[in-house]
Amino acid sequence: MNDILSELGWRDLVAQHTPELPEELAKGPVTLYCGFDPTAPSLHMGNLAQIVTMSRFQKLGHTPIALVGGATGLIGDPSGKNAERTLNTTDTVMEWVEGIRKQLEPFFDFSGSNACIMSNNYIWTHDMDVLTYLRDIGKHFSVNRMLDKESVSARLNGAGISYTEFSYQILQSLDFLELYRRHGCTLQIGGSDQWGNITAGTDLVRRVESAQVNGLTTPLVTKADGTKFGKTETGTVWLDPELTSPYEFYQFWINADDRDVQTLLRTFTFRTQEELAALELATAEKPQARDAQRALAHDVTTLVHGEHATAQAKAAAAALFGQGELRELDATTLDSAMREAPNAAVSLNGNAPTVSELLVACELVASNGAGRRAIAEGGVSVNNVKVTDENATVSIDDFLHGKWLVLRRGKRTFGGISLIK
RNA sequence: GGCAGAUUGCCCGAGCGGCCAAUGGGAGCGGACUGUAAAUCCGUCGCGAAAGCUACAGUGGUUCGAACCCACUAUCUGCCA
Repeated sequence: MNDILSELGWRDLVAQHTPELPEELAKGPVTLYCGFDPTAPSLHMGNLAQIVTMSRFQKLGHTPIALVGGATGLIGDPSGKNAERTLNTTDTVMEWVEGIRKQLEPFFDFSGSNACIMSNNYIWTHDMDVLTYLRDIGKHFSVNRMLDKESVSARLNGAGISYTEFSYQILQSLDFLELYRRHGCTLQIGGSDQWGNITAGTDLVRRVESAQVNGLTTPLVTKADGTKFGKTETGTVWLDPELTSPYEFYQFWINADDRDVQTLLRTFTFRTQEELAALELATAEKPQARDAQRALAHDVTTLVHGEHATAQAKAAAAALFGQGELRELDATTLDSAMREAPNAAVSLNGNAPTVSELLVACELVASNGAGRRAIAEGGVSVNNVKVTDENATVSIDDFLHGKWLVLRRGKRTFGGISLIK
């Protein structure tokens, strides 16, 4: 049962792999890598799937290399893009590299015989001269084969592709070669959109080093309703708590569709097959309890943000979604819950603001008129008490712990108003 | 390059001189129902408490009065070269 392929197999996490991979893994632990390009200030859900996959390898004794793409991030991967990317400045990319490196660290074990290795492909590319690149690396690539890659051919039939992005697969292949030489890395993993880039790398290592190295891709996570995984109405769900708060992050998982929850559990958690079967049964028997979603949200939020932040997110959710218990909530929990929500600060200098004005202040509605309308529709509550009067105002006594006013619009949209003394 | 037509609110799309803040559909939002779901039904959907204000590509004009008529500009689409 400590066989990584059977582990990934039952979790449905293998899209494709090189035919020689099972044989290689049968010989014992390997060193593998996955690249993370700094295309944004933070990692996101797509990256998390790969991080978790790498972590599964490490837990079973393999050595992971987390490669930050300082160089490839400057070039831009054409995979899955139907138009040329806008190049980010070097300064921006370097800043993101650092942030992403820090973000990756907590997921891996840096001790023991199979300690995780952090690397950056900027190291072996930034001072490579053009002639070396063309003679030593470029010579091994057939343009005919490069054109056949899905990521390139899709663009040739569409918006076109620059020489810069066309060269991306060469850089990624070079990474595999360098990691093979430096660390004996013999496996690259990635999302299924990376298959072309990965096989380009295994080809290069075979030509240059006469060595068989392997690739494995995981399926793209898709959702039953057809919308893109990892996005909410407000945008991408990031791993950085500054960009996506732990509360929002927790809510993202809690709101998973019943139809998707098993896939997500298999992909993003370390729960066993037996545990997942039990949760599947629970979903079927009493879907309203949403035990599977709770387990998912708990596990993934803990993995990414830690125990403490998870407890806070849960407490906040329980308080906000619970009925009428807000006054019993302690100040610390309330405080953190409210910081998660859109909030605004007001001062009560004698004038009592109306509820609709406060709704506008924390951007729960677009205009005062919309706020009054929302109240008239019976969709607004203050501290979990429904507001019935369009002209209702609040007073100092309404602020919980003398500090926060909890506004709710509809069933699950919250906002906070803090009091400036 | 020449001729013809189009441009309406988040999207599609009616309106073609006063009764137009502008029919209808979709999306969104709220309510009922529910599981912080799906489906369904109901309501709502420019700003303003209101008077009123701002809007129908832009600018200017005709008119007591324009989304609607005219001119020019911009963009898009057909047809001819």
